[in-house]
Parts: sequence; C-alpha cells; structure tokens
Amino acid sequence: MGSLIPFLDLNQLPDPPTTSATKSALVTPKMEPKLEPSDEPLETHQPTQQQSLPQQQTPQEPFSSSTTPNILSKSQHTPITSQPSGISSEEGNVYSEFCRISELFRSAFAKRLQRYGDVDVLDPDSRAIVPVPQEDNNNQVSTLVVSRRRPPHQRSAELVRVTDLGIEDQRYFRDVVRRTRMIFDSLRVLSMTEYEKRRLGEPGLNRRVRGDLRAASVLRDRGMWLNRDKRIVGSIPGIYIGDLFFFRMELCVVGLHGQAQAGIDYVPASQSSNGEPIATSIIVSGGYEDDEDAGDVIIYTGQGGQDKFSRQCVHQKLEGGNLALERSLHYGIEVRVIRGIKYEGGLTSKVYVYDGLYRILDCWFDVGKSGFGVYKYKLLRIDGQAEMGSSILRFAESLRTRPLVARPAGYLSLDVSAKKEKVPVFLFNDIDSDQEPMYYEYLVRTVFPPYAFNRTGNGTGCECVSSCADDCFCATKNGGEFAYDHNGILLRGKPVIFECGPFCRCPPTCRNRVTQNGLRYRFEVFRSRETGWGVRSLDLIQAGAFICEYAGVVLTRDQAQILSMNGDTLIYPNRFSSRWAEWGDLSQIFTDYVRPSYPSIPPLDFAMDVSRMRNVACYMSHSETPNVLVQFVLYDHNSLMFPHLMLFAMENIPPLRELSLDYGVADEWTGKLSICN
DNA sequence: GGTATGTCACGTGT
DNA sequence: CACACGTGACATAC
Repeated sequence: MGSLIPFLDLNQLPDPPTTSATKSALVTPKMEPKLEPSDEPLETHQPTQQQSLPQQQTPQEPFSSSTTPNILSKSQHTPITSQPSGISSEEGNVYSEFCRISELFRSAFAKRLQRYGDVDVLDPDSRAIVPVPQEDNNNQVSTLVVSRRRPPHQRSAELVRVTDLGIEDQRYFRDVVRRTRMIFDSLRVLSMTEYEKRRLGEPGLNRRVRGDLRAASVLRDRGMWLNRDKRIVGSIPGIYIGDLFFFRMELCVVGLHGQAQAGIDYVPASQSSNGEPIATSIIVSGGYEDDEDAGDVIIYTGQGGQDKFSRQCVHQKLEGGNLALERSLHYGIEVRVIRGIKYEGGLTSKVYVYDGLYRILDCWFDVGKSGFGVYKYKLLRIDGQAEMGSSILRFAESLRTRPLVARPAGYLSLDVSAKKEKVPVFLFNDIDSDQEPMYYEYLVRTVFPPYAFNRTGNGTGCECVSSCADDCFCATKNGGEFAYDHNGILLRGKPVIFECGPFCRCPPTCRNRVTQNGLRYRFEVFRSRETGWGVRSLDLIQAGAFICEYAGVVLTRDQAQILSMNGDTLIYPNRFSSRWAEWGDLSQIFTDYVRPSYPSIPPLDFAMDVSRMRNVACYMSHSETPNVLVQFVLYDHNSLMFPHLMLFAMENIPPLRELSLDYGVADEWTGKLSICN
C-alpha cells in the first residue's frame, strides 16, 4: 500500500470520537505540523512498506427501467435524483464512488501514520468527502441538467503527497481515472450531438456549444471530479507521465490542474496554515512570450499583466500564482508540469501532456520583451522520472517522417505486412537477436470458414445511396443508432456491431464501415525486456478510435483441439474480457440510463489459429489495465457465431506507448492463457 | 467571525 | 484583433 504523506495540515481536527472497526480511520499527527524551509526537505519521510489495501469493489449498478437520457439542457432546471449525504453508499452511484475513493485515501492515511504511534484517530466522517449537495430531492426526474446556481464548492486546503502506491492501488486509481475520462468524453460528444439535433429543429440556433465545458459541469454537479478532497503535491494517482489530454477542463476533472484557465494552480493564502500560498501545478502553454522551454529546464513567466489580446501591458505583481510559485521555491516543493503543445492529427489542434515533476530553482523579476516587468521562474525537472511525454511526441514525429535517421539501428523490417496494409508496420528490435515476427505470413483479415457465409441469407443490407442515416436499415440492426460518431469514434460498446457490408448500397466511405478500411496508424512491433514482443503506435490514438482487427484463421472446436495438441498457438475469442460493456456506459450519470436491447450473440465457440499467419494485433501484450478493448463486429456475413474481433482504444494512447489487451483468464479448453508470442 | 454574494483574473475552443 | 464561457480566489456585505 502506498502512503499519503501529509506535510501541511491546515485544519485543527476535532477530537476523536469512537471509530467502528469496519471503518478506516483518518489519523493525523499530534504535533503542530510546520512548513520547513527548503534546506530541510519535506521528503524525509520514508515510504511505507508495501501493504495491500482491501479493495472495495464497485457496487454493480442495476440498470433501472425507464426512458433514455434526456437532453443536456441548461435552461431547464430539473433536479436530478440525488443521494442525500449520509446515506449508505450502496444507494447512489456517485456517492458510493466518492465514499470508495475517500475511504481508500483515509485507509492510506491510517496505514501511513500508524507507524508513528503518536497520532490521534479521528472519526472518518469528520473528513468524509461529500458530493456536491443537490438542491432538491425530487426523485421523479432524472433529466441531465447543469444546475444554474452552484453550491459553493470549497477545494480542500489539506496538502498531501502520494508516494509508493502498490501495484493494486496503481491499477485501481488508473481505472478510476480512465472511467472518469471516458464519461467526460461520452458527455462531451453527447452534448454536441444533442446540439446538432436541436439545431435541425431550430435553424436559427447558432450558438456554439462547448461540449468540454458542459461535460465538466455535469461531472462537477455530480461530484465526480477527482482529487478534490485533498490538495495533492506531486504526482496524481492514476495519471502517468506522458498521458494526453485534449481539453483543459479534463485536467480539472482528474485533478491534475484545478484552474480552468489560469496556468498556475495553488493553495490560496487564505486557506493555508501559515497564510502563504503554495503552488502545485503549472501549464506551459506558450501563451507568454518570455517563456523559454528547453525541456528539462524551463524559464516560466508568471501570470498577469496582459491585456485581452495577450500582450504584456503592465508590470506583473508578486501575488496569486506568482507568489505561490515563489513560496514553493522557498519551501522546496515540487510542481507538476503540463505542457500544452500544438499537435496535428489529434481531436483538437493542441494537446496537453503531463510531463512530470519539476523543482523550482530560482525566481526573479525581469524586464520582459514587452518592456514590462515579469516574474520569471527557473524550473528543473526532477531526475529519475519516466521520459517526458512531450519529447516522446517529438521523437515519434521524427520516426514517422525519417525513421532510419532518427533511429539508425534496430529495424528488422520497414513493413512486416509487405504492403498488405495501407500503412507500413515496422519491426524493431534493439535489445536482442530475436527476429521471430519475420517468419510469419502477414494476414490482414480473419479467415472464416466458408459455411459462415452460407448459413444465413446473405442479401440483407441497406439501400442508402449516398450516406446512411439514423433510420437506415443497418442502424436499425444496431438498435436504432450507429455505433460510431462521424469521426469513426466508438460511442458505445455493444455485444456485436453490425456494419454496412457488401450487401449494402452505400459507398465505402459510409460512416458505418469504420473497421473495414484497414490500418490508419503506423504501428511498430517491437522487442521489450518486460513484455517480449509488443506493439506501439507512432501516431497518437484517440480514445474510442479503431485500431485494427485481431486476425487469424478461424477453427471449430474440434479442429482447435487437434491443433492445440500440436502446440500450435490459438486464440480463444470468448476469453477476452468484455471491456466493451463499460465503454460509453453512462449509468453513473443518468439514473434512468438503460442498456438498450441490443442484439446479443451466443457464446463464441471458435478458436483462431495464429501459428502460421497473423497480423500486428497478435503481438499485443496482456494487461489487466489494458488500453485496448475487443469489440465484435459483423459486416461481410451474417453468422453471429463468427464475428470479427475488432480492437478499439480505451483511452488516448500516446505515441510509442505499448498497446495492451485483456486476454482474460486461463482458457477453459486448454487451461492455457491465450496469448501468442 | 463566519457565511453569502459579487467581482475579477485567468485563457480556451470554436 | 470575435466571442462566450467556468472556475477559483478574493473582496465586500451582512
């Protein structure tokens, strides 16, 4: 178990009431905590030994039966059904989620501090995280709205540092972050879709919607922003260096940077125990002409003094974020650095990259290029961290354009697909002499047995000539909606997706043919010391984007049993974990969110042979926190027994980060884990 | 002295 | 040199 190290306790905590044995306790040192100057660094605490924290499982939320979610209307003020604070956590999704997280944090606290012995044990409820109170408790409605009048929402002033999380906790927090971001993205897209629909009815409607802002507001009203109960200095649990964000508000939602616009986030002086503000994170966005970004070393300009056209027009003052940075320098407190960089090929023209922790070395008042005074801060990246996301982005860029110049040694092949894919698939190994992937024939698509095509009537397709719409026959097969948005992003996972196919009249550019158009990203099969052969992309992959098919030769159960005795490598599609089920699931937001009656498929009873012919997917590694999911898709035949295995991104995957799949547990047929390598 | 309310600074995404 | 927007910190009012 990791430790949460409080090093600045800003509130006097009440006396300990009795604590029940079932509750974890929040403990705090008896002595008055003090800020120590930088020559006595705060990190003198030793990390705790690894302890496993009992993990509470997410309560399974039953799907209530009611209507589909309503519009994301802001004008309508209809309160959602809410969970009054203090009610048992089994009842409400949001509330239980909060309790779970806060409980984890409290347990971590207790574990950490018990080592000191000299502590007070406090009633956990005294510091319980409570979701933002809903204004009303009218249970009959569940329209998604953003409340017009926000209850005052105090951010915590309690500074903590989270270190040495155990593997279980890392996995847990990663999952919380991933789910929250997925909900953010679903809401963002939903908000824009609703707007487009409304605009069809009201042509005069011309006000642009900001889906990102709306999504953040909805999550905030539901109390689903992460890490609001503590001010975390240092890294945020569940967020890795190199993680990518397309929207500024997303940084707020996950707690990486709590300011919607300002580049410096800090604990305000008014809340700080000694009346001094402390900086926790900054965003280097290129908005200040006096910034100098050399990667490991940054000369960062303070905030303020600009007019509305971002020109310096007055001197900056040592207040707010500027003062906070100066105080952080004084106390030797590290700050998180997020870079906003231009990047084409993403969802927006800019991405935010978490680049890790920096220490502030120096601070001075200088005359900027404009002639006005600005505060400058010299920051140095702390050693021993993973490589910076922003430099990986740059490196990937050079690999895309001139691979052999950027990396002269290590390429075994510049296209293992031998031009069978639209884009080359690189093969790279710079650590040993293994050349295994060279010896397989590259297979672009899964080979199905002929009778998969004969079994059912084939001629069922749509008659759309130009483009398919929501009332098209193929949309009906998918429960009256397409599975993808107009950019080919998977909106919601389903047991099976019916794409338009050879029996449809629509063109190949139809939006319902996402998985039929081959590779879009440049992949690299690479050799790794940890995972053997693995796969990574040279391009940024947006969450929900189609990656590739998992291709092989389909075998019946009997055939598979014979071949597996030969030691051939087989894949069992029914063993992949059903990650599609959580993709696009908004039941945490809409209390009346129902799982539509999608057509389901019978349990899959086939295996795939990848022992002679395989594609790039076969080299993907297994992970219990995968970044790729399997979605079954049908298009070229109608046999539900034999769907294609299509892979989609579960999160924004930065270039050169390894792709991973949850292959599931040991297979029931053979007892072997279905991974080839 | 605490809470409620108002004002402002802070860039962003389109 | 367009425009609307959300948040948090802080000032002010009570």
